[in-house]
Amino acid sequence: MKISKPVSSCCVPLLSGQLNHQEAEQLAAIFRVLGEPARLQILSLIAAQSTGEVCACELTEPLGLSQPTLSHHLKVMYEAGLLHKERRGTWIYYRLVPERFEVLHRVLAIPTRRPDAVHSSP
Amino acid sequence: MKISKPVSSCCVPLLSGQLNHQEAEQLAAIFRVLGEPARLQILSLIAAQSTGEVCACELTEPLGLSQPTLSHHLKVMYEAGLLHKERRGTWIYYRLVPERFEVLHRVLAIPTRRPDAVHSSP
DNA sequence: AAACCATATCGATGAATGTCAATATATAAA
DNA sequence: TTTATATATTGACATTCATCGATATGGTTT
Repeated sequence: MKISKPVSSCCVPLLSGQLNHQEAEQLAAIFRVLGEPARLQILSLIAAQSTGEVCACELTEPLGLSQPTLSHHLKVMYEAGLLHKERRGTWIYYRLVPERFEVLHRVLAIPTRRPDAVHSSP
Repeated sequence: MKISKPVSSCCVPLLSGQLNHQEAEQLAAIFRVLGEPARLQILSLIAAQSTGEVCACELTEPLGLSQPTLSHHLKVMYEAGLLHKERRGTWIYYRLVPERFEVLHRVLAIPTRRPDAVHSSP
């Protein structure tokens, strides 16, 4: 999974303006990361922890995937900036990067009403 | 692009609860649709119109894609429920389906603070 | 009817990528 | 150092899918 540079931190205008090639590619790259059931399950599993984090070793069993596959998905999300990673001894703990989801949340916000420029005709 | 059944209309808990297999697959299917630069550009192009809609014939030039490819992308988004389609004579006009983006917007909302269940230890 | 345009479908091709077995690396403990 | 466990990487394979040329379908006009 090819990960391009992070989307600019504020207000990429998916639903409120035009995207150029580069912006579209960056945004699409993040959505592609989310376009995998296993990864969404990992994310929701992390979010469901009261500690806000999860050890990689706790994932393979509930998801029914091999260890290499899990490792792969975690890497993809880490490189996409969606996950934070912290090693403690032999184990590695992952948590969400809220700012990253904030961006996506904003991107999908539908503008209440577009400032309709004097009803200009095409 | 395989499109599964639409995500339940309210509050799929990506970031606030656990997703089961089916929910994850449905959500991932939508994100997969958004994981394509050309499709994001189409969406933002529609959103940028003061009329809120765009004719399919207006897309091929600004995006630099062939007509069959454009038609393909529109179909994918239409079948994912992201676009509404209306024929007027020879032309077909597309507009966003706001409810659909509302769902995604909510899905990516980060819970302000999870009700921390009495700090139970694992 | 025919001619013309917009859109959709078909078929083929190449690229991206999810998956796992095997193996490597890293850390901790004995 | 050796052993054990957790995580990462490699290599191979199968599947998905974006893309386009060719062609079909649908609507409009003459």
